[in-house]
Amino acid sequence: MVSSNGNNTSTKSSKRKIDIKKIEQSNKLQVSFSKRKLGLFNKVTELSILCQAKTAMIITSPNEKLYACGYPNPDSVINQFITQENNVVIDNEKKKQDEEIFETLRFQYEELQEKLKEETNNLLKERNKGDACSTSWWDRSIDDMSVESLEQFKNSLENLKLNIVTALEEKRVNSIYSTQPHQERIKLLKS
Amino acid sequence: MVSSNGNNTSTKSSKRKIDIKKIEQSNKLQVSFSKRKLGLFNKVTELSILCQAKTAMIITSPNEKLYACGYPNPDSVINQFITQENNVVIDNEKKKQDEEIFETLRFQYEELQEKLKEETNNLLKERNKGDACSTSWWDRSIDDMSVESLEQFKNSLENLKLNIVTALEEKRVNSIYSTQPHQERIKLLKS
DNA sequence: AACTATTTATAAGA
DNA sequence: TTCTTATAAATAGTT
Repeated sequence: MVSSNGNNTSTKSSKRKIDIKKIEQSNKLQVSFSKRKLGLFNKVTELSILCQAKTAMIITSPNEKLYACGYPNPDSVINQFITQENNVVIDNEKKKQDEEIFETLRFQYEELQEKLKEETNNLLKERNKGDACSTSWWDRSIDDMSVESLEQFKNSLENLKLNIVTALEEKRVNSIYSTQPHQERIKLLKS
Repeated sequence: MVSSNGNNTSTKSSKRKIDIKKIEQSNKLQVSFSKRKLGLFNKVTELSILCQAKTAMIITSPNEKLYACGYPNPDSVINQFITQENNVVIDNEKKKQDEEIFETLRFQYEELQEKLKEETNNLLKERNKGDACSTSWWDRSIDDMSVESLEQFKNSLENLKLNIVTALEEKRVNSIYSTQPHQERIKLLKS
């Protein structure tokens, strides 16, 4: 279902299999998002009809737009969820995904932090020497970034970190029946 | 993509294609439900990671159990949904919703409130008389609730009402409904 | 719970 | 964006 591409060892990857990790190209992401959102909405509707199950699904797009879908409508189940939240089973059949989520988030966080460090250094050098700028993956967005907005960015990063920690701690709480491989990783994150 | 089984014309139907309509056999239904629920949770998680999309999915089982799944957790997106419902694109069947949703939720709220009243009265009676307690749908959770925490609960309920009313009134005015994704399927299902 | 024949979803390309 | 197509993934029925 979700599996590694095998790119790590093979010289050429299979043509149409992707790794489940953040898609970086914006247009590709947009297309994937639309296709998969539609696929999901269809699947949810099928489940609802086949099993007479009330359902609700909410998705935020990359542009922060909210999409919702539900049977017979999103609100009824959501309302049920809100008023009976203590009876909800947070699904813990999917440990593999949990692991992947965690790894992805941590990787992204560390990657971002690394780049923040580099870019901050670059920016400071440039200021001191008045030199030509170096190039990097985010030059486009940094061109008119002040040190102040860098600071802002750093704060966002901190928030991201907080979110990760929070999410994982909640997961730890919700996965009552699973063993806790997250434990030591959370420590890692907190450091 | 989704097409009729073709049973109507061919002498033998394809072996593993099903019509999307209520499954009547209980055991079959249970199996399908579990498989598809897991499949959906996996797909939702994939979408979340690939597109950095926050998601929430809630499903009621045939046994009225609630299952939820979300990234980074179900609650964050649900909150967003409730507070920004006017921006939501409902990607589903459309017409009946507006007034009907509102009425449903309002009814549910009033029902809850009614039960709250009854239970408060019961509790007070019991305190005064030292009588045996009556039974109700929430006895389990009320057993060790003081009148004070009941009061708190009532306030929560008031907030819930406010949220529901506000959200739905906004929705009634502003909702956008997209047409047409699963046209073919939905026709089938409705028959 | 595992298998497998099929159907369905979808990534890439046009 | 929409369509086509090759391929991967999900799953209905079976063991």
